Amino acid sequence: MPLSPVVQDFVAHFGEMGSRWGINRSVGQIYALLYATREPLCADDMVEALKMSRSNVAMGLKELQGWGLVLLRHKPGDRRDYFTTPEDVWAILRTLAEERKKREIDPTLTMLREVLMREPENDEERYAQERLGEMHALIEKLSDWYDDVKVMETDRLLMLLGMGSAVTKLLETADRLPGFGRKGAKDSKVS
Amino acid sequence: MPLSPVVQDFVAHFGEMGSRWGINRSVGQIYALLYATREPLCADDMVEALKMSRSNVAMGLKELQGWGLVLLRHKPGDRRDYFTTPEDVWAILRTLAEERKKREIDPTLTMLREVLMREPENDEERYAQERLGEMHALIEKLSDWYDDVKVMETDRLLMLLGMGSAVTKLLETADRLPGFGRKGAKDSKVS
DNA sequence: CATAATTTTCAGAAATTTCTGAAAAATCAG
DNA sequence: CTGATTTTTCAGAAATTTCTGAAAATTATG
Repeated sequence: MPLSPVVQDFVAHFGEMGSRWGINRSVGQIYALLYATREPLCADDMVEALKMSRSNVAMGLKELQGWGLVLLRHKPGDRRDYFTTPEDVWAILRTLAEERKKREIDPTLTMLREVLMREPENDEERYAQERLGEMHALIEKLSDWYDDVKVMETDRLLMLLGMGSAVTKLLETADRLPGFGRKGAKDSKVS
Repeated sequence: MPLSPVVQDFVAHFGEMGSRWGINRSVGQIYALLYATREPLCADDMVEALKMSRSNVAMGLKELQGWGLVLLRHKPGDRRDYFTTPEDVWAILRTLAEERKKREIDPTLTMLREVLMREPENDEERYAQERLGEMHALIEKLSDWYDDVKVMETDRLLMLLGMGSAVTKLLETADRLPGFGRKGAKDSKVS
């Protein structure tokens, strides 16, 4: 049974974008299909719907499981594995963020820390370390912020996002309130 | 002249991470080298330092220019092009965010909008559209937030990041202040 | 335990991406 | 304009990634 046009196009798009997102076409397609389908699917369903080899589906599913992006389901009297995606899109976003941080950010933080420990041997190195130090500070700042945000409940996160620029004004005000603890902040210009 | 160990390792790391970040090794290495070097470099300097072909350097630079991540410089009496990276790491982050949004997010938003316009043909499509709608809402929310944040001056952005979880508490308070405009927010549970 | 159903693995085929050398194009100086 | 310098382009080589079919391993069933 062929896919409906909506799912078809969604799947195709995920396949095409896959490479930009650091996953491959098959993985993108599998995820999209599971995401847009109500019923859990077994590997053979995906083989049929996506016209790819059984082994490719298996590998794709393995990768998605590595990302924590699919859930395993079972039907009574059927020993095949069925798969879906988590329901809550915000939970999915968290998983994605966590995993990307782990893979794309943390190794660089570690590397920067290691290199910054060394004694500079000449002026060129001194400059390089200065520069890497700036990068390290930036990433760490974002990383700390992320650690704060990731433990927020979804409705609170939504609130935070919904505020947008209003936060700025609020911050300016808060900044002037005595005894409002803001860690490590020097006095900053207020336009 | 060989690279100092610090720069060497930094360059190597960027080369290796390149694929995870959606750029290739050469581009990663070129960027890292320019980032960590005080003096602007010309293509031949990079060929020598990175041991890659002249044409590969040219292509890499072209790509980095496409990302807006390198600056062109000139020395008096020398017609070669020299390159550096922008100084301000926060400015670099903005460029990166902007560009990634444009390449990795916007096309998907467009696609989702298009598909969501269609009249569902059956129940399967209805479910799919519901699901795509959730995804669309999420991405749009993040996108709107990003639009607010990207115009902040750096020190204000730093302030925002530095606040971290304190923002939550502030939000709870603000939420109770009458007449404090928070667009589109329903009453939300406060734990 | 034997057998059938299902999943996993993996060597190599296919496809894609990256990289190079050579040639063409552009830019500048005299 | 001419010739030297520098940058860009691009066809194909090299490397990497993705995908497949076949076989092995795992798991459940009677």
